[in-house]
Amino acid sequence: MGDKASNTRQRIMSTAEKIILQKGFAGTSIDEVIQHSHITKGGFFYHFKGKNDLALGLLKRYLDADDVFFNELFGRARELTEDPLQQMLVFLKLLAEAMAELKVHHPGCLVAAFTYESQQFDDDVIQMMKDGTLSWRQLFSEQLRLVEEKYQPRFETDINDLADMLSSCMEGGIILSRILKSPDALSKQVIHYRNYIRLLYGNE
Amino acid sequence: MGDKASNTRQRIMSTAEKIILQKGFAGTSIDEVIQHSHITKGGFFYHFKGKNDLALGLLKRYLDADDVFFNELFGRARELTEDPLQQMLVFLKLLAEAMAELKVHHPGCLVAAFTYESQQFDDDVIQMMKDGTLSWRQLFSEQLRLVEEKYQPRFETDINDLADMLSSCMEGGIILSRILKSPDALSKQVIHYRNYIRLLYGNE
DNA sequence: AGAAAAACTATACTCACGGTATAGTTTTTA
DNA sequence: TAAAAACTATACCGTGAGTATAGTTTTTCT
Repeated sequence: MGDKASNTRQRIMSTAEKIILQKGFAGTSIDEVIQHSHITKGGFFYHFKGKNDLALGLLKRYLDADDVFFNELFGRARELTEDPLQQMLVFLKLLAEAMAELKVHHPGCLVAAFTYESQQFDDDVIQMMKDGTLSWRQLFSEQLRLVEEKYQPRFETDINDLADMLSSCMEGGIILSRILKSPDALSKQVIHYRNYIRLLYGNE
Repeated sequence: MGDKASNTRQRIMSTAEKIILQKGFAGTSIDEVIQHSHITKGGFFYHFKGKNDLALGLLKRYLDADDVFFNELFGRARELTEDPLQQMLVFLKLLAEAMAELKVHHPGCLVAAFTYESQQFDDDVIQMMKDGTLSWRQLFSEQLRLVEEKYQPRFETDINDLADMLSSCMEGGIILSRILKSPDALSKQVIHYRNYIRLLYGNE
């Protein structure tokens, strides 16, 4: 695929993602997407087999970008400190800061958006949502496992559930920030999660 | 409105809610709702002005039921203990138990479902979503304020954000439990929130 | 430079859905 | 038992989603 095609494809996806996060997947018409992408219907179907294929492409792109983003933050955290607990806390602080920098509220999470329309999608989309969620769990729990090698938790804790809690807080925080139109709701949730980690493993 | 009409209205709403939580609002057609409600299109429009009116009715019913549910749990918690912190912890334990009793995953939260389709709705629906979310905050933060009168938090804490965190954990927990098809994910998130409260205010 | 492949445009068609309207029928209530 | 409430049955319209196909421009490769 050449540069031009790739650019067009990206443009279509960016447009579609914005609209979908506001109107839902079923509520977003292909007509609307192509109008705002300055392309014709034929052009759209050159790039995507149909709406489900678009969903698949969007989801893949979203999860890949998310993966890069989280790994970057973890990378910076590991540069800054050697202690696994401090790494986790630095990571969470950086995450909270990044979320606070969004001047408007977070645009939304595609996985969450699709969850409440799951019956619209083929199995491959559903599977990718599941895989993406599990990869978040994997990423966070890896670090938490390192923490547990060195620190004793104040309560007996399932690492996977604790890793999932960060996803929960973010998904919930995004929803709250959108409903309440308060851009800082999300970063405050991350900070609370961070405080929980501090209390659970720290010796303060 | 007589009993029969009320029953029919409730039947339509229950059917609609189930479908909407699976397919999204835009993805749910009135035709499908009336088929599964054993009613005709005329009958539907006798009860609801249109689709937005249905959304409004669903949301109101959902929020009212939620309010009753939470207040019941708080009531029981206050019967069982006098200490505000213990009341909060008992409440959260009862909440976690109730969520664990769902043999399948939680059917879903209408507010969250509508959030990712918010541009589909009239202002009255959006306003009701906001009011509902704020009433949850109100309910939880009231109890947390009582806790703070007696106990010192380990970190400086904004009560409203901490109250919102329970909503976040539940919204996020519902999403996770649906994606991962693991019914117990939600109750585990509530338990983690409870542990956070224990660590934050308890003297253990 | 020119052919082949890629990246599109233009157009048209079908079907489902939301919403409306109207006339008639059954059930409940006063 | 009459009026009001709660429906059924049917038909219609405009919009738009999704699909298909044939033709045209642009890029790429040799």
